[in-house]
Amino acid sequence: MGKTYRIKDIAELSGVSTGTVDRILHNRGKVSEEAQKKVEKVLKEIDYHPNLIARSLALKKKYKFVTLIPSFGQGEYWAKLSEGINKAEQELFSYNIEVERMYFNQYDRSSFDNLIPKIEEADCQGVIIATLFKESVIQLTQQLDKLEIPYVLIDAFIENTNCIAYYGTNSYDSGYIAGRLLFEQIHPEDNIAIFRFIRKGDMHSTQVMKREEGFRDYLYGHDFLGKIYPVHIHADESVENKEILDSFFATHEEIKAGIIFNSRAHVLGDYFQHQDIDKHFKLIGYDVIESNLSHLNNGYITHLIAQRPEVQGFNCVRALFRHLVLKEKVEQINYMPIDILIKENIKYYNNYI
Amino acid sequence: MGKTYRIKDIAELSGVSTGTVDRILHNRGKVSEEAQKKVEKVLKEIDYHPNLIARSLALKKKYKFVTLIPSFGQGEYWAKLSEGINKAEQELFSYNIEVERMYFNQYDRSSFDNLIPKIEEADCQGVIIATLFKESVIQLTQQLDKLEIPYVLIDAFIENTNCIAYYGTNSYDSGYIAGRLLFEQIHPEDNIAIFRFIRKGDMHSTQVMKREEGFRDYLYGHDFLGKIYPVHIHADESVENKEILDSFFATHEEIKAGIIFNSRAHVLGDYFQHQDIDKHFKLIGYDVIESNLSHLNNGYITHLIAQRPEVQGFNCVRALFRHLVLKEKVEQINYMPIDILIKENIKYYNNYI
DNA sequence: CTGTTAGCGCGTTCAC
DNA sequence: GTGAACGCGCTAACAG
Repeated sequence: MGKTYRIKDIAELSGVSTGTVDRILHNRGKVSEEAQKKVEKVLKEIDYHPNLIARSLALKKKYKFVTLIPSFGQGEYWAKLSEGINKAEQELFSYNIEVERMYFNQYDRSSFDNLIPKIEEADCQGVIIATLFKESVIQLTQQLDKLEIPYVLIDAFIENTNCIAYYGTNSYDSGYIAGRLLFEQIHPEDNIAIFRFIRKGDMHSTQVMKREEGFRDYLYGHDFLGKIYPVHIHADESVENKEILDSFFATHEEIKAGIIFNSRAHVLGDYFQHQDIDKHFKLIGYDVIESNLSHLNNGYITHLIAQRPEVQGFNCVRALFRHLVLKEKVEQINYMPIDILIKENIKYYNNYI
Repeated sequence: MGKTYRIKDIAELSGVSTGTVDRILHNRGKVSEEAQKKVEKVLKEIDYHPNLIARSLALKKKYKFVTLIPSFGQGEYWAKLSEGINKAEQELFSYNIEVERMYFNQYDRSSFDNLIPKIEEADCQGVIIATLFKESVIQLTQQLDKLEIPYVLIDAFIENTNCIAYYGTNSYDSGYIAGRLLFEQIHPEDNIAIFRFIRKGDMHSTQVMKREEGFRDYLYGHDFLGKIYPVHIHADESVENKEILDSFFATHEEIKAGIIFNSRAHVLGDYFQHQDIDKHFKLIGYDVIESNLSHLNNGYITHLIAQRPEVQGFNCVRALFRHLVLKEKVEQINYMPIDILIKENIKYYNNYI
């Protein structure tokens, strides 16, 4: 019944040696037709599953994966994702898998481009790429295709690549959901503010743009009668921001709902808290990062939309592992769940892997 | 640097044999104080991580885990959980881990009790127990304690057991969250129906009771001014249910919000769909099971609250694995995230493990 | 108390 | 084209 067959058993059953069985299993040729047939017959009968533990011990092969993600500060989005990578690395330690981390500046494309040649030098078996800079990523993937190094994409999906797997959320839909969550909290004729963070040299990330698109589509598809006011905020200069926000709210006292399509909702939360503005402002943000958390708890943020970054990081490494070591087929496109977090369920959002 | 030490290296470094090192690593005694000290010194210096692959290969130990969960039909809650167990079993196959499944009738305590003696016979190394029948579970766990067989609890936490791990949600809080989700959709003075499913011989599950408690606490803590009407429905007899619901809605036309604290919200969905009742009734239910899904999509259910059953099943098996094979310390109490599902995010809720 | 050694299942020489 | 033999790192039995 539950008998597991060893390669030795197969050899005995088919009257050849273990070496021959091995050659057939991995079709490295140099086998007589006769032996081939005998072994194949046995294989079909017994449903052979190799012992992966033994295999990996025997192979003694080192795997090196390289990750290309933005550098991060403590508690930030990419830090969460990195934790998932750490966890996977730890778990796969005994399989001789090592992860080399390369970081780029998420606001500076050239910092990404500079890393590209380093990947070739790294002599690795797999790469994990955060797809912030689409054109650069395409260039890199073409290079990897040539080198026959498998890669996994994370963040936004890019078509026409041969990535073995992609992990991320559907940005449009996550914006659409944000639309519903905000619209439920206001009256149809209320106005809404979209706070956009601008950095010098920053093209708007496609993810943020797609989210906004989904958000607007929800509203205009559901008898929203108000107006949407974009407010442009500098990502770095907090002093200037205060002025911008002060003047915006001075002229738009009626606005009591807003949204931010990246993880910086806490900037608004900080502002409201400082201004001692009452908590009737409805603010929706993205990503469960430390600085957003307290504002969700104290009420300055009503909803956070999240995408299990640790799970994503974990799965990226696992995808390479499964592809290379276990030789399993990995699902290519993996949209992560879009999680809705409120004050009441946030404390359980540990994203247990 | 990245050098990994073998047990043989430790032996050389400390001037003893591998046997001695092994005895110290697993403290099976019979080691001189001198050797002990020398080896311990080296161990501290090198931060030794055993190669688990090699260990498990050498041990060649068979592990048998027994699961005690309710029997289920396709697409039901326990089916999802079972999928997670399958997945874990598959993944741990090479570690010689085998899972034996025992099923009981979730509405018949004696069917659970009958299984208890079978567990001893099974000669297993670990047990996973769905805690539907508290008293019976306590009895079982005491027996397992005597036999020194580790066990994992799932569903509801039971205090005063020595379980190595528990996976489940905080029922009270998940009811509390349901309270918020429903209350946001109605006016403070609106009335609410709680549909309770009754089975012959069925004591209300503690989970369902706790959820209702949390639900009520939310409402009464947030200036809810309406009334709550419990409606008792038979779990099996659909004909009779129609009458009950007909008469209830005939006398309570004003009620346009309701909740069901187990996974049977689809029963109400079916009823509404049949009656061609307009979709302004706000209904909240639990668990992403197939029959609830369509009603979430067609609007008869507005929210589902879910708890990642596949992840739970997966983690239960992994907990035993980590405890027994990896000898890792496993977190004892693991509250799962409380997920909020709406029409717009349900399609991504695949609970990727 | 200690060191040596034979496996665990698989991959890979290296003679035949 | 084939098979015997060794080694991956670790465990445990056994001889000293």
